[in-house]
This record gives sequence, C-alpha cells and structure tokens, in this order.
Amino acid sequence: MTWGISASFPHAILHIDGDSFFAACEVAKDPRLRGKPVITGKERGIVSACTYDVKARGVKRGMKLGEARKLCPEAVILPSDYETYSLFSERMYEIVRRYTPAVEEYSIDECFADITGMRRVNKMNYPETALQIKRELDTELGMTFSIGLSATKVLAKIGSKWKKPDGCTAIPLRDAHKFLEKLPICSVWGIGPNTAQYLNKYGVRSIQDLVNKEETWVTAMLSKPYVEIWHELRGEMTYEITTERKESYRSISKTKTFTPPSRDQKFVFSQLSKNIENACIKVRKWDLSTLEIFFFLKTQDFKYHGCEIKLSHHTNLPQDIVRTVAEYFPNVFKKGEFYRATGITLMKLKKHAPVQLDLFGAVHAKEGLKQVFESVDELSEKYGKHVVFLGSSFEAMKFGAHLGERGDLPERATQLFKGGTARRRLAIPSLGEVR
DNA sequence: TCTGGGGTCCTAGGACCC
DNA sequence: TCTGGGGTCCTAGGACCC
Repeated sequence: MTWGISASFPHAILHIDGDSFFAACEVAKDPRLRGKPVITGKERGIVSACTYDVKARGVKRGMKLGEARKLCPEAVILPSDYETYSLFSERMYEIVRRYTPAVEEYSIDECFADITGMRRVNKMNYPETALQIKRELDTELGMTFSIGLSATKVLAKIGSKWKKPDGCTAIPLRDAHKFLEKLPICSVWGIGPNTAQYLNKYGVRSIQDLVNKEETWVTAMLSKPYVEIWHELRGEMTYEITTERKESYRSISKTKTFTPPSRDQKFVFSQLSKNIENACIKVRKWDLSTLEIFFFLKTQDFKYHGCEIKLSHHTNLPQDIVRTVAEYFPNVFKKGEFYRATGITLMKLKKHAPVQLDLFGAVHAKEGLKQVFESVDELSEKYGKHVVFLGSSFEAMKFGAHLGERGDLPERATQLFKGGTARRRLAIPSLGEVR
C-alpha cells in the first residue's frame, strides 16, 4: 500500500513558470494593454521580456529596443517595474502553497513544489493537482503559466518547457524516454553550450543519449554537477526542494552600461562610484559588510580590465570603498581607451557586527559615519533611491538625469559630500563636512 | 547570442602543515 | 633537495542560471 508513491512518480515535483512574466504582469496591471504587443526593459534599452505576439515577430530577449521596434513597430514599450512583478510573484507562491507547504521560490517567475503524498489531502491525483493549480493561477492572476510534473526537478523543468505558453505537461517515468529522445542535450537545465559541445563529441546528442550512458562512463567523464543531472534525468531525486527563503548573499554586484562609450576618466570613475554606492545600499539593507572587492572597466570592444582588492577591515560604507578603488583606478584606466560600462562586486560578505570603540577614536568617527548612512538609507526609503549621493558620483548622476532615468537626480537632490572630482575625493570627508 | 544585470557552485592546483 | 602520505585552506577561473 502506497499513499504518495507510485512507480511513475516516486516523487511528484512541479515546476511552475510564468509565461513572459514581466510583460504579462504589465498587462494584468493595466487591462488596456490586453491583446496588445508589450515589451518591457525600456530603462535598459534592451528587451527584458515581451508578449508572445512580439516573440512571434522574431524579437528576442536582450535585443536592442531599436531593432525590436523595427520588427514590431506597434509594440508598447514599458520600463520594468520590479515592485509590481514581486507582488505577482508572491501571489503565485501563495496559490501554489494551497496545495503543499513544500514550495521553493526559485526566481521571480518560477517555483518548484513537492506534492508527493498530497493526493488524499487535495482529493486529486498529481496531474489533476497540477491542472487545478494552473487554473487558479491563470484566473486569479490574469496571466498564463506553464507547468511541468515529474519525479525530479530537472524532469519537471523539461515538462514546463515542453509546451509553452499555457501548457501543463506530466512526464511519468515510464514515458520519459518519449520526451527525452526528441530533445537536444543543450535543452537540459544545467547543461550549457560548453558541456553540450563536449557531450556531442562522445555522440551524446539527445537527452536520452545521456540517460542511456553507463554510470561508470558518466562518473569518469563528467564532474559532479553533471553526474547529479544524470541521476535526475533518470528519475532519481538528487535536488531537494528548498523552502527556506534567501537569507543572505555570498556576493553583491552592481554594473551599469552607459552610451555612448566614454574615455573621460572623471566620468568613468564617477560611474563606478555610483555603482559602489548602490552596491553598498544593498549590502547595508541585508546588514552585511564586505572584506574583498572587485572592480572592472568594460572597454568598447567588450574586454574587461579589473582589479581585485582585499580591504583591511569589513565595511559597508561607500567612501571606504571609493577611496580604495581610487588608489587602483589609475592603474586600470588606460588613457585614450573608450569604456562602455563599469562594475563592482563586493565579496567575502558577513553579518555586520557592531564595532568596539578603539583608543584613538578612529572607530568613533566611523560610527558617526555609520549613523549618517543609516539616515541616508531612511531618506532613500522615503524619497527615492538617489536623493543623497557621494560627490564622486556627481558626474554619473548628472548624466543619468540627462537621460531621464527613473529616480535619478530629483528636485530635492543633495550632494552629501561636496567637492567634485574623482581625484579630490581621495580625501575622506570628515564628519564636519558631512553635516 | 554582436553583448544587460545579478547571482551560485565546482574544480584544479598551489601553499602550507604534520 | 631526490622524495612517502595525507590533510586543509585558499585562489583563479570556468560554467551555468534567471
């Protein structure tokens, strides 16, 4: 006697995927858009998401808006609105949780759910449960979802992708080969172009080709992640559903592309400074601090020149980092070279522990700065992200405002630290200046 | 895939230790 | 410094995901 287990579904895993989620949220938010072609990503100048009618015209994610407009001139192009998308995302998770507590919030538009053993409670078999969840998502959120049901996460993912949009596909283990024979190896979640090419050389072209390989071959020829995928494809659960919500980060990064590319050192540094500020805002929001940083400049021809730096102590204050970066920046910046983007990654993050006062008052001054930034973060919450910023970011803020970026340089914008150029910013502002 | 932004995990190899 | 075995930690770089 088995309650939750059957030969074809030793586990019953769902993968639920919103169909062109961002664009669909825009339509759900504004019914006037219903039936119209919609593209999101205006603020970045590239297609972030688009409705299926736009896709049918050949528009792809990441495509420049100019090109997209040529292919689909009547499309409504909107800036991304992550707050709204997150709300829809929460509602999606809540609906799925009606049928099982084991829901993994995988990304803003996707989740996994383990409904093993829930047939009695839900008074439905597994495929019926999948369909019922889909019906509730579609009608309550005003957009469509695609769902896959199978014995593992990797197989469930294949199911949700099988028919998109608006699909619901169960892959019982006894029929799995019928799906896997028809799909190329590169369509497996976790197998990218490099590994696909490698496998091709050994005659593995379809997913089923990989499943048919002996375990000895797999373990000899492939590294751990791919051995795990092999098990998953055979219906042996290797990836658990993780219900804990993200509680921290290993690293936090901010990068931003600007057009046209620039060779103005002051301007490029300013862009970097602004990224540093934004990264620090996020780090403070999670109550973290960083010990190691990586910054880079991306050249016009997409080459990266960067530098990794260990800090002397943990920090989450932008001027600590801006000052350090300023020391190394001239080594990385090549005169005459045009740059198109800058970026910063903060690594070695840890929970920000309260600091002891030291004998020399250095930490005392730091504590003062810390309080300043607590106030800055509060102001930003209330009035928008960029009401207050470092003097070193000024050029970038001006540039953003000139582009009409959202939230950049509002009426009440204040320069927190006076005194202009990247060079002069080498001096740390004292508390007096701050006030 | 003529190219935006934000992440995670794994492995190989070196340094260092007993 | 002619050479055996085993362990840990760290780093650089690769690969992949949404």
